[in-house]
Amino acid sequence: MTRAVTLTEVAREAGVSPSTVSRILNGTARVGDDKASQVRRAIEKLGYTRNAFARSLATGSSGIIGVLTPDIASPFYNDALSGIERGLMGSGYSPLMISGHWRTGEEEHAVELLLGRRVEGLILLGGQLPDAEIRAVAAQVPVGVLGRVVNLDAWGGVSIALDQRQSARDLVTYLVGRGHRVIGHISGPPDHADARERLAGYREALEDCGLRFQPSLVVAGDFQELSGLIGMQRLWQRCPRLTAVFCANDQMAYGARLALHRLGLRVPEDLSLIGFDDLPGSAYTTPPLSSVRQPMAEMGRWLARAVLARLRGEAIPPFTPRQELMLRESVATRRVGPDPAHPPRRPKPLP
Amino acid sequence: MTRAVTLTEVAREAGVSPSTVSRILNGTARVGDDKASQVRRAIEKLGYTRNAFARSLATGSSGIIGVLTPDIASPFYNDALSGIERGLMGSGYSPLMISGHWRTGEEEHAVELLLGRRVEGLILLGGQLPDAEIRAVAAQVPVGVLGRVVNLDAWGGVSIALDQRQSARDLVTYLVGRGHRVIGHISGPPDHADARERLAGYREALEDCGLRFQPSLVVAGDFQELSGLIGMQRLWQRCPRLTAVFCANDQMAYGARLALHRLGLRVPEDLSLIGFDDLPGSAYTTPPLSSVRQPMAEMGRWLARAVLARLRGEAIPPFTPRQELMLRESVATRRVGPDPAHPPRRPKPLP
DNA sequence: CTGTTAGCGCCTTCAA
DNA sequence: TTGAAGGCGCTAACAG
Repeated sequence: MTRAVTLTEVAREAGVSPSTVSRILNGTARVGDDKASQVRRAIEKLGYTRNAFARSLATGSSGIIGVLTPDIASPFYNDALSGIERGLMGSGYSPLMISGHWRTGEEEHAVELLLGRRVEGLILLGGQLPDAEIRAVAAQVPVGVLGRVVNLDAWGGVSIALDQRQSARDLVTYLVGRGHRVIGHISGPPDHADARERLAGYREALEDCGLRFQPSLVVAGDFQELSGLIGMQRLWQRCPRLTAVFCANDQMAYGARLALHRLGLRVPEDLSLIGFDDLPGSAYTTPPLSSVRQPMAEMGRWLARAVLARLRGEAIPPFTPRQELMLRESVATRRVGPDPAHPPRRPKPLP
Repeated sequence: MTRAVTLTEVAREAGVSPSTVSRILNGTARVGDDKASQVRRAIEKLGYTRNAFARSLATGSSGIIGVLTPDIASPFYNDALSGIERGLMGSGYSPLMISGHWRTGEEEHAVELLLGRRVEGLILLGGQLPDAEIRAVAAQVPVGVLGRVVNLDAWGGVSIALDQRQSARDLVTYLVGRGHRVIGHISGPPDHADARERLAGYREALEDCGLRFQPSLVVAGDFQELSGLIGMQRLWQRCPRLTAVFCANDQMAYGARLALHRLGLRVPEDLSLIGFDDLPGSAYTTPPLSSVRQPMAEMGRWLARAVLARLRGEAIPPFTPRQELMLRESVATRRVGPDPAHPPRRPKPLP
């Protein structure tokens, strides 16, 4: 409401020059104890807080790392956000987060805004921005990308992503190893890169194991719970011989699980279910859901550190994110008799 | 990497004065079409973005609303964050979010930082800051508080909170109405105001209905899933006559639900379960969880609007948040025979 | 150790 | 319609 107190006012109150106050605030130089305490008293009395803008303008550095997230309320990306927060903690930099709401236009706008605020680094979580635009930004500030492979080497950027396809293969191979032969898939939206990778992994795993890929066993969802529920209903209707379903993410697996509950089918006795992402809640569904964990928090934390390292010209710390199969209780073992027509090929052992 | 382009450089490139460029950027005055297009071309060519700091410094306004959240990754507060985001959208203000991690010290530090960034308004989600400190801040910028009652009238602040106690009463009264007589409670941490309110509501509802409050039927959790699981085990061990349990939040209800699954008890046939908060996932648990919905997103949105209104000296829009009992499938009706010793008093009808 | 001086990039009078 | 000049609050040489 009232105009904020300025450094100059503090200086006047303390009877010293502005530079002295500045020096005390920044510890830039030794200052006499008497003046120092006078200044401190003045600051206290006036309730002074440094104006970060003026400071940034003068020093030429904002102390801000921009973070573009698709959705501030997405359970999936949130872990990455806390990781970033932790990675930045104590560095003197603070994150400025904006959501792009999965829309390219909004994302571009957000990047513009971030650049206008002179962020010194930029972290992108997933997102729809074309690689070319990301590279253009990387030419201006250090960029870190999570969940997407973008070649930024020539621009000094980093990108970190897990092999979605491989994880999907591992998951499906695991199902086959447990004796499942008719495995459905509820996929994500076909225009989503991760969704396509996970579908491809599903398909490859089946073929590796000598099973036929059947398009009718795949229904597309949108990564939300409801679509999992509907997808499961459709799948069951189409093919009651189904013994397992691989959902492209945990949220859809939750929906599928409810559909089964409604159908009076037990998990895993009647049908095995498996998800992807390992959301925090997945350890507490009934039964606890098997899934593959993407270490989002660790990745976010590392990415923040990597961007900081770039900023300070240090070497980027090494890091190999590991996906982890979280095998819980949503998958049952099926005894599978020998089938002369399709002798089950031995699935590859899990790594 | 390279120093950013400045307005002056654009002016030189376009062969006009800086003020002209500024005017075009802001639409502050009519400018000749020829110059305008020249400037536009120069901006394009140089890849110019306005320096928000310099701008803020000159205009004296930052265009930022600070948001202090206990946890950037909390499913509960996240909805409020998206609401705030939506409320601010198109206003020219953007949110700057910081987490306090439930620690008073961090919260104070965050507020300091926010004030240093000259936020023009401040939104507090819950939090531990003492009322006095909030009022001190409110003296400087418009403040909005969500999920906590703080008297800010004299300072021009707003606070919005739901009556946790009443909702808890409604919930428990509902259980009694469905025939439950032995109702347990897994409470939140005793030092958390909401947790205390919900516990008080539980107690009052029991007493209103002529049931005795039994401390042994209450176990304290910490609002996390695991504590719900452990709490449920303990409760069942202590008192197998239990027919319903009221969990102080949904996350603990998830844990409790898993504990019951492990114990081989069915929900709701063997034991009814009810939560609080209505997280997005609660509609998809098995069975779907009855809970009370706090319209966090709407509240966040309104709060953002209210702070904006204050900022512009407009009237604050009216809003009455309504909690809503989300009655789903986790509660069963018990037939209850007449009990001569304790004739069941008729519970108050729900509003 | 401390004060003086000159910007940082932009906006906003005031003249022209 | 346009340009010149001054200042927003702070920092960083440069002299003492």
